Amino acid sequence: MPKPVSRAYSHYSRDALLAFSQLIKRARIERKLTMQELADRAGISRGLLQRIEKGDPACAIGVVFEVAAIVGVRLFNADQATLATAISANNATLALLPKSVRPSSKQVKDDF
Amino acid sequence: MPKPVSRAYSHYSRDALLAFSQLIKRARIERKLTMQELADRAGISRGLLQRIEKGDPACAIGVVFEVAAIVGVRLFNADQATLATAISANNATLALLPKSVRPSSKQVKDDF
DNA sequence: CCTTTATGATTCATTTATAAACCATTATGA
DNA sequence: TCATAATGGTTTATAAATGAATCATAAAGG
Repeated sequence: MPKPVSRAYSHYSRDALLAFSQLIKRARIERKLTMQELADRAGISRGLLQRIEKGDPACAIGVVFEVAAIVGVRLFNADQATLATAISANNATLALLPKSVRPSSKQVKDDF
Repeated sequence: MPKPVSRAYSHYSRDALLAFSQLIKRARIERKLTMQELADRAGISRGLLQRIEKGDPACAIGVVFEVAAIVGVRLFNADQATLATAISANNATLALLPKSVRPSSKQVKDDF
């Protein structure tokens, strides 16, 4: 079946993505890196980097995270060790949580 | 021309993505949401949500951020107002920075 | 236990992202 | 001011992501 032509994004996720892209662009400029240079280091095309720095939601998340890492923009304000610790902790927590969820009565919990 | 068959990701960006995906899965389970239910709310397929919760780098960043927002996972630990402020501040900063960068002498500044 | 269903994994068709090559514009810095 | 180069925006071909359907497994919860 056909995929939806365009997606709907919440205000929050769009802002989050925009803020993230701005941080990347800012970090690149402050490090005096050309878009071409950064693209080369990330192994992507210059055109893709342009879309990333504009906050295009369709970019692959792995590439965006990679570019961010190259220019020093951190997620969760966490360094390598902190991330590793968080991953382990999350694995432990996930092991305790139920493996599958049975919806009791279609309860909604939207609070954002 | 041909795209690279597979991409190289740094350890940091992979860990960041993995940690992020774990937070999403955890939040979904704690809210007692079925993968199908969450996928429906996000307007995506269940298969794509599976990849997102496994930390697949090829997923579109907009969709991942959207899913995260739905289950309450925040980027940068920032709420809506904080994000908006950050965006404005970044715009102001970017306006002061040079519009284009001239690489003085191929200086490298990798420190991660 | 046993039934029900959520999850995991695979395959296929189709849409879409991406790379590359352009051109135009703009800004840098000499 | 001027020349050079970086950025922005196109277009096109190709590779890849996504949705849908299906099957198998496992786990929830009665």
